Amino acid sequence: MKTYWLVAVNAPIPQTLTYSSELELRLGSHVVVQLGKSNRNVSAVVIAQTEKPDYETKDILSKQEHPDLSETFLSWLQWVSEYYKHPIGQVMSLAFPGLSKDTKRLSKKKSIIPDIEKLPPPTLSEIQKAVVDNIPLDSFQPHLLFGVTGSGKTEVYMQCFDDCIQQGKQGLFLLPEISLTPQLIYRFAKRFGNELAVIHSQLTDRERTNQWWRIASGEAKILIGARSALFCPIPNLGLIVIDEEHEGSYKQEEKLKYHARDAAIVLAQKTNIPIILGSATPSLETWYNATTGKYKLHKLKERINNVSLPEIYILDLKQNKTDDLPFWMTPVLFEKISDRLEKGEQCALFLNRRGMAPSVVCNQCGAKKDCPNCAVTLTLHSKSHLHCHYCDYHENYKEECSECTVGEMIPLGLGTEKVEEDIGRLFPTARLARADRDEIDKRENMEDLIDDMMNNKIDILIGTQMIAKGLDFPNLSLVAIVLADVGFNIQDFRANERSFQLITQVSGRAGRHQIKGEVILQTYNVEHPVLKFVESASYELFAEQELEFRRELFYPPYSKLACLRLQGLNKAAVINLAEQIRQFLERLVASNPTFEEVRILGPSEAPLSKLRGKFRYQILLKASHASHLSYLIQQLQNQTALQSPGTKVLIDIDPVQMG
DNA sequence: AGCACGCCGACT
DNA sequence: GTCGGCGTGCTC
Repeated sequence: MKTYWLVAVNAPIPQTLTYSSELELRLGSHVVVQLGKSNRNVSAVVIAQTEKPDYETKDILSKQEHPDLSETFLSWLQWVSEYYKHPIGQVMSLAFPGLSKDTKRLSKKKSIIPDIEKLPPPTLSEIQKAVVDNIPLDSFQPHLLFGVTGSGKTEVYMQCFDDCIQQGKQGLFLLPEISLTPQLIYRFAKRFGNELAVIHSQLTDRERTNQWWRIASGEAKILIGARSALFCPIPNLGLIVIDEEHEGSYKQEEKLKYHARDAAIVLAQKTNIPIILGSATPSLETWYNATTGKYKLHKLKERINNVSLPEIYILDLKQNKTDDLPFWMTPVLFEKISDRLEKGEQCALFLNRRGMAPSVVCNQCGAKKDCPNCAVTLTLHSKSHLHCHYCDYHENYKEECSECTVGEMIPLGLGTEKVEEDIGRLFPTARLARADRDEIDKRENMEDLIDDMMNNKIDILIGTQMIAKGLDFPNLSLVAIVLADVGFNIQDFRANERSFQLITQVSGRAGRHQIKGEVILQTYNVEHPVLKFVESASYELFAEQELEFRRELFYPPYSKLACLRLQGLNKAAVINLAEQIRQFLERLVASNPTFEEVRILGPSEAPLSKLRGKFRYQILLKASHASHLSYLIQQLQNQTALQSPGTKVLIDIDPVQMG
């Protein structure tokens, strides 16, 4: 008996296609079909049964070995596709591993999960216990666990997962890739043993496939992973935890531009289970929901073991100049570093910019060195070559100016390499290490560096983003934010929020144990609005003020955003298409009073107006409801006339990186 | 995304 | 003439 099915094929096709079959199929079955005129086999997911259509159909070739997706999960995948405007078959394909099931050959490589004895759970504090008791596992509810670093959030998560397993269910624990360290996995392995599965980007296809089966078969109970783990079908999901929920890396910036936190909340809702968001510096969207009662708010106010928060000193780089110190070092910082070296304690210098200097300028004619492919200046590295940080362009550095041939190209500004060089001169006996993408290219390098810090083989650590998060060194008592202004200058409505979060995170590295921690923050802009909140470590006051700005300017959480990004080699064609799209949207908005509140901003040059040779423009849409944006963009996508060869239109719903 | 189809320029 | 360049459009 032939049956007919709507099938989502793994190809960039917006609709489903109809295939026929004699096989026994169900909704959510993973199958293989032929697509197009040649013998091209692609995987696909069965979404619905249908009537025999009035055109010829092809037969489904075979059913794959994977268990059928549940109706709940299938419906969530469809939501993801519709909400983020991504082809349904490509979304569905993310739910399955790339390889076929292991042929029971035991791998010689060491296993992903450390093979260690389970330890009994630690005793929770009264406050922690109260939080666990206030997170019932029986129905949908988002919870915000708001607590400073070191306040014991992880113990709360683990207890909730434990309770979840006791009820015979499984759990999902998402973290930003960067926090998914071997130490963290080890901690979970001590609690959950081989009931743990792990999925992150460092795994090989084989390893990822094996972990997928352990969860999909129900053998493993807890899946811990980076954002992509959200697409792993968990048959008996009972709890989701999103740690560091404010992290921008939960948003995927290419292909399917989904936000793992937001999509996870929808999954929890459809599955009717609780979801816990954890952060010391919640995103303002989450904070707004927690303070208006949509999410339940749980506060963990104090650090455990009576460890106090570090003291923060804000220093003005304009006023604290000395001729014998580099421009970026105040005498106070010099004193504090000397003091730590004497005491045998460690320092970390944080600067969110790598290289020797972010640009070079001719001292005669003022010419700069720009990347030929991107709208950015080239960064000087090792005083020998100029690099573009956005494409792979590089050239040798010559002191002589290529424009006027008389001037000299002078390095301008500051990067981690320069900091390392200056520190080496000022403290010749100190043992230095630098942690940035030029120095640490592999995971092993980072692990070695962590070991060296732990074993006190490093006195001064200099680094970027890389050292801002998750690290915990008992002997680190001084953290310096060398130039807080990097980040203040970004023109983006979330710039303040990100600065506050980053400074708080970096500060949190200091004095996490017995030694009292101190933080030196240097800036040319001591009046900057976020600094007074940073100084008093008062997230709640910061959030209150920042939310007021957001309300006045109709930005999230008071509005929803979508960004249409246009790029192509022909600048005029890009501008032309952008203008046509704007006019189309304007007419559409004007045609219906429902869209009265919709704002169309631009087209304007993207913050990175040229990238890899492509000119970039963007249109920003603001609306009071996501559904309004969804409708407008759907109409735009249906307009086949609004296309231009060589110009791509990328749709970003709830954009995080406005570039 | 692939892959075929088709409509032009360069070449044996 | 015909080989092949890649712009255009479809996939049940």
